[in-house]
Amino acid sequence: MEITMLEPIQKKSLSDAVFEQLRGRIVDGEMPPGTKLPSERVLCEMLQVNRGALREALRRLEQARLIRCQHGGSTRVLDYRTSAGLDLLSSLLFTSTGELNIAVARSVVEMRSALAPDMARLAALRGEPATAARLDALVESMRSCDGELEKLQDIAQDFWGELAAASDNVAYRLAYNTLIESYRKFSRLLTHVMAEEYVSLDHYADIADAVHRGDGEAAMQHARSLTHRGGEAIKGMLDTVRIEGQRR
Amino acid sequence: MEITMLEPIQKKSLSDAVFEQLRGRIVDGEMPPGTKLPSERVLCEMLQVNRGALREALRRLEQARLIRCQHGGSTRVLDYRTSAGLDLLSSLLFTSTGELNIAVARSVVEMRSALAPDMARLAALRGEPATAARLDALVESMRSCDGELEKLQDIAQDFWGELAAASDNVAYRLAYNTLIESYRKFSRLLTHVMAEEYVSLDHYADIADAVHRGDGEAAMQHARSLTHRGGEAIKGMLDTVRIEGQRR
DNA sequence: TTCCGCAAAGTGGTATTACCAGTTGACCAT
DNA sequence: ATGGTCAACTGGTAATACCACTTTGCGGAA
Repeated sequence: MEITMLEPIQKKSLSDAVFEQLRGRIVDGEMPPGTKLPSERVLCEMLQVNRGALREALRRLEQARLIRCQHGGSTRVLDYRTSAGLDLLSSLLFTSTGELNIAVARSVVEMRSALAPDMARLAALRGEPATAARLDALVESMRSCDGELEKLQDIAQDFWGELAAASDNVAYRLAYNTLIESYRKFSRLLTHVMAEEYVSLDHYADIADAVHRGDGEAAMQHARSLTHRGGEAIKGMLDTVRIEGQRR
Repeated sequence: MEITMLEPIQKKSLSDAVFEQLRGRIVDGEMPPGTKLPSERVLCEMLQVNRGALREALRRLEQARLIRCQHGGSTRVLDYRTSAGLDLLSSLLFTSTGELNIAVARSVVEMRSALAPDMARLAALRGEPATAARLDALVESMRSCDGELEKLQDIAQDFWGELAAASDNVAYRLAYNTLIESYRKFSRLLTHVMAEEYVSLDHYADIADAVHRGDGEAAMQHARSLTHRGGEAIKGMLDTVRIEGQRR
């Protein structure tokens, strides 16, 4: 029997639950921008939690720029589209009913396609020899996967992570963290669709080779063709899902 | 006398102060990844604040993935390079001594150059006529600035914001919010350097025109040449600043 | 009537205290 | 070596009081 798939159970605190519920109401548009939240005392009563837990959640909502609190005044809902940061992305992926938000998933894929080529370019220009060696090792382990698409997916993500780290660009590294957090949530749905991208192992090898040579333009071009191919396949798939969803 | 430059004073709460101090210690490497924080009771004593304020700050640090708290266990510092999201970017811009972090600023500029062309492309493909009209209006007001570089800067930012909104890509919109928040903090230092980009108003007009025509490739190309030009100028400037800084 | 100023009510911010719940590690029995 | 127990941590929840600030609206002065 296989027991390696066991996952640690996730226990959420009260402030987590409050945060998630309020965040959901806001991003779902149930509480449009400008809405005045009830006072903290009233919210405590409604949510049946103590004020400390509620305030911890409010501070987090404020940091995510979903609300704005004013001492003595009222707490208002902001327009997350114009104020929130990229970190909010992963919480937009699924609707309140638990369905994948296709438009958001497409956004993630598009942004990956926009960033990856430049990450590869900078990695080639600034990466150290050890970087190229690690990329080679990853390509090698991809080659030894043969057929196990999920394994390939995981290694491919590590490959891009290595490029992000080697790009010596902290914005790319942080954006990669945010994107991959979202990407992981729906990438399994696309395992077969991505086959086209993952199977073209030579392209990964080409990128690694370009990093070896310090050839930024070549690394960028190979990364572009790689993400372009996979990106189009994914978007086609997402459109299919969307159409099927509408038929219900 | 000029009084338009007055800015509202920012009043920070206790939890804000605690959050900023701990965040600074972490990103400065003063508390490296894996460091075990003192217990909440001890931290309260050290910081001279009540536990509620401290815990509000800890929740925010946890959300930013700078620390991880465990009920009953200890609170540990994470490696923000591999766990934090893009929202952390703006707090990395300045060192604890208040100096601009050149590498971070360069990262911001590079990411803008990577995203802007695709934002323009998608805006052309998906934008509505009203979008192109607003872009035209912005170009018009840029033309009427003649010479006032700071005004040009502000309008240029609005121009990119309009493209981000029109791209119909929520990841781009959120990333734009995050990037612009960082960018504003040091863009004034580059007002003159950016002159080259801002003065080439025709390029902005070209983008607007491409959006009118729905020509994604043209919009992307014009955006690329625009950000490339400004980006190189900025990076040259930043290198200069860095060298001067080393001479001190 | 109109306007100003001030007090009351309501809001978020801070503080204290107590207790609940989960983790750790030492010790002991098996 | 293994597993259980217990004491001493840790973070999580709770209730309460008060402070600081904003808003409201009443009442008096112009």
